[in-house]
Amino acid sequence: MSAQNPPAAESIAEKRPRSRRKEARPSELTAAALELFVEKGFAATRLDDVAARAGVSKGTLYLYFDSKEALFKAVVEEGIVPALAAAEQRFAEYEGASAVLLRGLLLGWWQQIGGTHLGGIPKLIISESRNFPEIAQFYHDRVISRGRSLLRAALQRGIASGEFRPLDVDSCIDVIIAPLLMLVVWRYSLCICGNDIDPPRYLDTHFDILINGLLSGRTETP
Amino acid sequence: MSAQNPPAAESIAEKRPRSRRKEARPSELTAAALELFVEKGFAATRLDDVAARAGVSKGTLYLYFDSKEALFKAVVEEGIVPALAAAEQRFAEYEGASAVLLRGLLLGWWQQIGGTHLGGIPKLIISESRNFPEIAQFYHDRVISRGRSLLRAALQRGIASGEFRPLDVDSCIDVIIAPLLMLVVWRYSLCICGNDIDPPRYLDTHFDILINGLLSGRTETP
Amino acid sequence: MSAQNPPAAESIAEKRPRSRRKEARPSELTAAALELFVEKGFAATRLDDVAARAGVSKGTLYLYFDSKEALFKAVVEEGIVPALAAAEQRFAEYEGASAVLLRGLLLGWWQQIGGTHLGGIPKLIISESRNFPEIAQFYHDRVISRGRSLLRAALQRGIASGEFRPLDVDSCIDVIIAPLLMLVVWRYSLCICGNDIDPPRYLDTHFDILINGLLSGRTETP
Amino acid sequence: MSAQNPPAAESIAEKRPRSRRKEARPSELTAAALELFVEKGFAATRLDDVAARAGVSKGTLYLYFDSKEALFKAVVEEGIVPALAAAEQRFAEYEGASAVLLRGLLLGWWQQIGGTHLGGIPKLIISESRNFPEIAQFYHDRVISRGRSLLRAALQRGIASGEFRPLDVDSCIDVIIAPLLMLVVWRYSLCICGNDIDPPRYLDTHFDILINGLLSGRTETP
DNA sequence: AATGAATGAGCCTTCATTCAT
DNA sequence: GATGAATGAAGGCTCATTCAT
Repeated sequence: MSAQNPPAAESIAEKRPRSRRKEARPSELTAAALELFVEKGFAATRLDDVAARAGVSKGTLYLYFDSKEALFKAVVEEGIVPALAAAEQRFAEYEGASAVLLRGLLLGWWQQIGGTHLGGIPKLIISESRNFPEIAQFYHDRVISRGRSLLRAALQRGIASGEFRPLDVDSCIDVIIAPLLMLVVWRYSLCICGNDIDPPRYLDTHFDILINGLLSGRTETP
Repeated sequence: MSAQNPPAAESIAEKRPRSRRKEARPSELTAAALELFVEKGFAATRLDDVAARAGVSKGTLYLYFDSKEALFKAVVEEGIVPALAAAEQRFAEYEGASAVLLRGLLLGWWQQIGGTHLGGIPKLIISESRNFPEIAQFYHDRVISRGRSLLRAALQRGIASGEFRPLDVDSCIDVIIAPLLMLVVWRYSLCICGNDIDPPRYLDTHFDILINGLLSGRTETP
Repeated sequence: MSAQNPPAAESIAEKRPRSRRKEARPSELTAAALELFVEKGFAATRLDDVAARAGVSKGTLYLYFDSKEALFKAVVEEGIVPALAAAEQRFAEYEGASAVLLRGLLLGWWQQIGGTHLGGIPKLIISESRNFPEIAQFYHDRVISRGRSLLRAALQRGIASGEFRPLDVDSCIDVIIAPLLMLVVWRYSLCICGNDIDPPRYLDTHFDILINGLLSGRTETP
Repeated sequence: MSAQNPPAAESIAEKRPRSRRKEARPSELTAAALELFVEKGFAATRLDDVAARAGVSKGTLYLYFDSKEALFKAVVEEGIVPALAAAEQRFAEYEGASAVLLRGLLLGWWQQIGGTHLGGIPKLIISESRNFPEIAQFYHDRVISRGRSLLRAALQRGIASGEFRPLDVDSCIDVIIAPLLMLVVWRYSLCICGNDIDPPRYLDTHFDILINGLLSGRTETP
């Protein structure tokens, strides 16, 4: 209080636990929730555990989120959507070969989402969508359809320029995405049994086959 | 039981079905459980419903399976292994171009497993493996590694003959499998939100890109 | 089992606790529920307490009733409806003066319902209907409208025969019922503060004023 | 506060409302609480809502009332007693026929209390008295017994003058009050299920039967 | 072997109450 | 005096599991 007893820095920090917390709370909670959702899935995650991991009481969760489902949506919104928006940004500004663009988009996804702990979310959605259709719908509308649009644009760009063969674009999208999704699915499910995938190598192979398979007739693969 | 005590007619009548039942019970139960697990996932499947669908009482389930988890294991064990064995059989007997062989294997998987109700099992494994590591391990050992061996053999065959480019075989396997797995994953999860995939077209595109990407450079895709 | 060891009657009774219970359970549960609903109201009655009073676990309640509300409906159905049906029966068979009929109906209600522990139900409905509209609706449809029909018939009978003055029948019904309802309301609410009502005397006064007020003008009340 | 320390202009401006608020607060809070208690009952009324309707924070409620129950008591105390005092006043000043007096008292009650939003209070007391015996007692002592005294005086006046038949006065009181109470009870409970009562007509019928039933034998009703 | 009544731990959600600011 | 973030004790309901019949 006085100059004689200057509180330590941390003490100051602790002096305003409430007001300081107030702003940080929601993201503290979603962070805890993300960990547990990824770890156990939606249904198996207990709000008690989320609260405990965030260091608050169970009731506090309900000050910030109306329900378990709302909490989950917030996790997605906060974790995935910004990364997607950034990708859209990069796409819009890109100029150059479509093959490089495509590779960049996919690699970017891996670096921003798939390869981080956020990768657990797509896996989670896949696992739980059957029992929580509303969540699936939410994710579809907010993430999947936007992501597909991005890829569609990239493919059409390449086909229009004659760089890619004129394939069925919509099927292509799914085929392109699949190995990426499988990678996170793998990392959050069967990886447990020791059969590791080496992501860089796996991605290289995917891009190799993919680009090779997309490019208009030509000599050798690069 | 003996000639001395001939059971009443009705008793005889009931005796056959009952003893037949007795042996058939476990698979009647796992069949019912498969349907429900595929439909709702592990956690959301109620044993009441399994019992009801199998036409027995809930208690009866516990005469055959120690727990819900044990039932789940039995479902996996019983459902998928026989289908895989059949695929191996078909492979062993094949002679011809590797590209055609590969295409045949993948298409066969779709026709025998992925496209049937058995397709729910891989999805199930993926969804629940986190909470049931033992099952994941089991599935890996019994199904995945065997399936990969099959593909590895096919790829090596093509590379050895010069038909395919000399790619990293193990990564290739995963990349090849991924779109197929995603197909069943999709069919049992996000399909709910209306974004349909047209399997034949999707598979065509996959094969197109894949074979094109695998083949040693020249001319057009077959 | 044998003549040598004749089990005591109670012992026999206890020998089949489950099968015996099976049939008796629902009414054991509604009996316990009635007591508590009357004692504490609908919202304040905890299912734990109902179960405890019935000597079963909380889960058992849900074997017989889908929800708290369903339990309550069962209480009404079992407690009130039969008494009402009996009253309708008596009415149909009655021949004689309408004043006597009316008095009989009202007195019968008191003896069968209002004056018994079932009297708590109308009080309950009144207290809770605001917050549980579905319950109110149920009670209205099943009990109130039937009761009013009965009274309407009795009044019209008296008016038709010239015994009663030609009053507005529907308003009459409410006015006639009101003192009876107030009696139970009183008995289950303010009576607590010691201000007793003497039901027989109260009812006599009510009937006195009522019949006097209904009869076509002449001499003295019967 | 003093001329020595003239507060800044804005401070003055805020000072009035604040000090005025300070005194008005309790009744602002009870007013908000009355509305909600009447609307939803005691248990279903959330203090958040009371605070919100009063335009204060939830914590503020606890500055003025120790608990939800204390708030409830204050609501009753403040709402009903003044209205009763007014009724006593009107009675004391009346001179004329007892039948007219009685009719006037009852009609006055309807116009001053029953038909206004204060009518919710008797309903509230009835509904909650079981769970709040203390309030029931309070209401009985402060309201009911005073109201009964008023009616007792009016009836005795009529009997003494030979206008009314010599009935049991105490029972009469209850019988007379009952339809009025039921009217408010109805308006705040079962009215929900669509069975409307037309108060004027209902009251007319009540008075008709009542006065007819009370008057000493003779020809027709007045 | 088969039944199904019974259990009780557990989960999501609500809300009166407290207290640091 | 006023705030509102935080709490924690319930309560309704579910469901895997048990066990007497």
